Amino acid sequence: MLKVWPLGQIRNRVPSMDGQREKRKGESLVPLQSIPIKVSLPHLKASCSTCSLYELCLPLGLKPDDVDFLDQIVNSRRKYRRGEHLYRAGDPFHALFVIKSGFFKIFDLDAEGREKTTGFYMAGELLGIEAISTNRFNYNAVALEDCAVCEIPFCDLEKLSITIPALSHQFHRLMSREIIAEQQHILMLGTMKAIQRLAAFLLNLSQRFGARGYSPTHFYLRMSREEIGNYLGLSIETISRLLSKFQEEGIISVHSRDIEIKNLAGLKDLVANPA
Amino acid sequence: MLKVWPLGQIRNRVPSMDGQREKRKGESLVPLQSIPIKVSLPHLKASCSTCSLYELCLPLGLKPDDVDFLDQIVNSRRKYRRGEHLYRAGDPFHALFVIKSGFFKIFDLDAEGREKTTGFYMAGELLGIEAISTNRFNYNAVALEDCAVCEIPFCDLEKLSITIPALSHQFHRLMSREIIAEQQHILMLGTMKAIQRLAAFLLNLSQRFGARGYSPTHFYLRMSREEIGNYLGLSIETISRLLSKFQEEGIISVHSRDIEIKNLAGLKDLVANPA
DNA sequence: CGATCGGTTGAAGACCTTCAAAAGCAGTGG
DNA sequence: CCACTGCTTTTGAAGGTCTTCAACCGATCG
Repeated sequence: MLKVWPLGQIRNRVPSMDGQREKRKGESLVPLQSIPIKVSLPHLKASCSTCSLYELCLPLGLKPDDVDFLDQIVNSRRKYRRGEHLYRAGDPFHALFVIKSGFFKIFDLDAEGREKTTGFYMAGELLGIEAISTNRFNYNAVALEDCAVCEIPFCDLEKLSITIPALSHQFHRLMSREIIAEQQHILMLGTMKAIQRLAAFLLNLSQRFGARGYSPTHFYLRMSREEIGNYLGLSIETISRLLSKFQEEGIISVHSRDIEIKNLAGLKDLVANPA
Repeated sequence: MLKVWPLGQIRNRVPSMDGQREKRKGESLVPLQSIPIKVSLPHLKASCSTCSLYELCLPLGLKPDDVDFLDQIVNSRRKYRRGEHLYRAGDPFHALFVIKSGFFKIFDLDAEGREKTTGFYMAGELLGIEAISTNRFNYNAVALEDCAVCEIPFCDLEKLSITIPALSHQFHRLMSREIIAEQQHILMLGTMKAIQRLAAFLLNLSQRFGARGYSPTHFYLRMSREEIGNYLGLSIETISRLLSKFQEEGIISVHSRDIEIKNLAGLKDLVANPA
């Protein structure tokens, strides 16, 4: 039921973010700054070949020379501050985006202007593919913390794919991965009770943080309770109550948006047996 | 909130199926035989160039010569009888499938063996793309009526895409279209009440039948109440009750799996204002 | 300081599910 | 032709899950 990351572990593990999240009295609970991932040095030059997200991203399977060609079409200098839009529904589509660091949410706005969060995306994940068929973005993407993003002009990507079959193949794999993730979201919304959904959601985050070299048991939620509820098809109160319940049962420890999973097996068991 | 078909209408409209669905006393309510669509003659030879699904499918945007190349890799002779599996979860992935005629459901089996329907697919729709990233099918596909299917070996498609950029582009559009459809399913499951979901489901079928030249207001449900409920995240009883309610209100007329939409605007209004 | 925002907690109630029973329809065999 | 069986669908009643409404807390900010 969880988002699958069938790719291997990241080659160059980065330090766990745990140290950054020690709770200090009076600490401002503003979301983390974009967490530097290995190559995010101040004088950063676009370079897929040295990017630690290599195995989660488009260059996987490419020969070094081909990665250089990819580098030439990627504009990786874009930064977005918390709250900034990466794109809005209706914007013309020119480029795909890969998150280099940070956290985005994707949401729809209904006729009454209510937000409906359909996804959360983190480093190495591809944004905007749903716009290919319509030539416009269909949803909104907003940074939940300061983010660095690689922009990949889509027509360049298609052209380059012609000369680099491995790039084409990896792009197809990434789109396919997105479809699997969405089908699992559908299964979650269609079959699971509130307890299972929230447990599955935490496990999904855990796995994705783990796959990026961060602690899978101790992380900071970039999204509000409202956004979680929205994403899981539940009310904000239900999310709050369940987090409290999980804490009472000793499965997690919650301090505002700081989450520590104390009993990973117990959390997995909740998905299977909501009791 | 509905599945979008941003492509144009089918060029060669085919006769409405209404005539076939006149309710006669004692009529067997076995699902319709695969409905012949223009070129489905007995001595059918694989030919994308003469297929009426042209604009819904991979050949869209290709030059005639390129369509011929596509024809050469497509095996379009495959037939599936009602209840037959097109593929099963875990099967190795070699080819994508496009439905030529008929109706498939996609479902997952949970640990206890319960089915969970995640999608219904009809003519012109692409099946199996979620398997690209894992090299195995992740779900099961079963024919809900007798079906004809085009099989497209995936490595051939990737190879051909290199020489035909328009084919590559159209393939990307189809994958993107699938992602949009799934995001709309997510929105439906995450935000809508039972009434809205069923109304949206009927409207979605209506639109898809309409886009294929069939009557958008009078069609035959290929799936059971259980499969509908499963797909919409609702119980079979709720589906039954709501269909009865819609009929009482004069919005639709239901006879077993035969559905006539009497008030399309009313149905749309139910999605917006579940009342 | 008061206002606001995000989060927590309690109580009431809506919505949908589950349980249960019966009806409708199809297929089989006497 | 009818009785019997099995399956799907319908309908009613009871019950559970989750939402909504409301109050409150703590932190932040002008």
